[in-house]
Amino acid sequence: MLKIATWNVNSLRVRLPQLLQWLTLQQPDILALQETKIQDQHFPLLEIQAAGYHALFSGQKTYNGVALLSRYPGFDLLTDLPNYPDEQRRVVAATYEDQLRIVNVYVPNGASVGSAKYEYKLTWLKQLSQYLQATLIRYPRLMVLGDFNIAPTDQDIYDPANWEEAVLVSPLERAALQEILALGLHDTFRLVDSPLNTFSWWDYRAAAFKRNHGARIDLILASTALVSSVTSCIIDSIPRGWERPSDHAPVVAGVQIN
DNA sequence: ATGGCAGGCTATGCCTGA
Repeated sequence: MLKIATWNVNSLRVRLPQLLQWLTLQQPDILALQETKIQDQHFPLLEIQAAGYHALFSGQKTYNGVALLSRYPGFDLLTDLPNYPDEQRRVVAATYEDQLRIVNVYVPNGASVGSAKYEYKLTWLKQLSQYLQATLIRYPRLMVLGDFNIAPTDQDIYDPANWEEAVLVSPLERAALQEILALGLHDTFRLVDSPLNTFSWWDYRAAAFKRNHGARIDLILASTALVSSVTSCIIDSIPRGWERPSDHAPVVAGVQIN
């Protein structure tokens, strides 16, 4: 059984103690991190290695930044979407044992519908879709996970009426996600028994976590070849209640690979 | 209707996040 996880840590520098604590508790085999906000030369590699993990990362100062932690080394590192030059560090992919390809994404937030950042989000998703289409041919065993900044359906946000047409739920970004799913990728949370009102992000403001005013925007997608191997997908909301938490909770999928 | 909290920067308010 492999435990494949994703967590937007909102600053790896600040969240390193919580990350090390969570690694001890959950012992994931592969963990995708987003919003590390740290340049590669400052990545806390020694602390991660001391915890028993390999690391691949693509960071930048202040914003964005992604990393893959793993029990076993990863190969064939990719840190850019092909034919899409972008200074923003939002993707890191690698191959692990049994030809399992892992793509970690930090999808742009989109600011507000119609803004330049929203257009960037849609363009980025289109580029991601093209890349994943090609990747699925080469790697039938594919998992795509990370902060998608999209709540797939109205079930995935606490108050759909209040969010109508806004970023995270707007029709165009949901359509872009559906296009990715239509390639043959499946939201693992919906492959298993999925309780209502389960979210992965809660605003820091207005006691949103306490009131469970959240959204499920952190996803773990599995390719069709892996669907029958997915045994669980849970959102571990406990670290969201720790001291000085990230605003996102980790998501963990169990995959039975023979 | 608005703003609220948190992180990072070279800042001591402003930008970004979602």
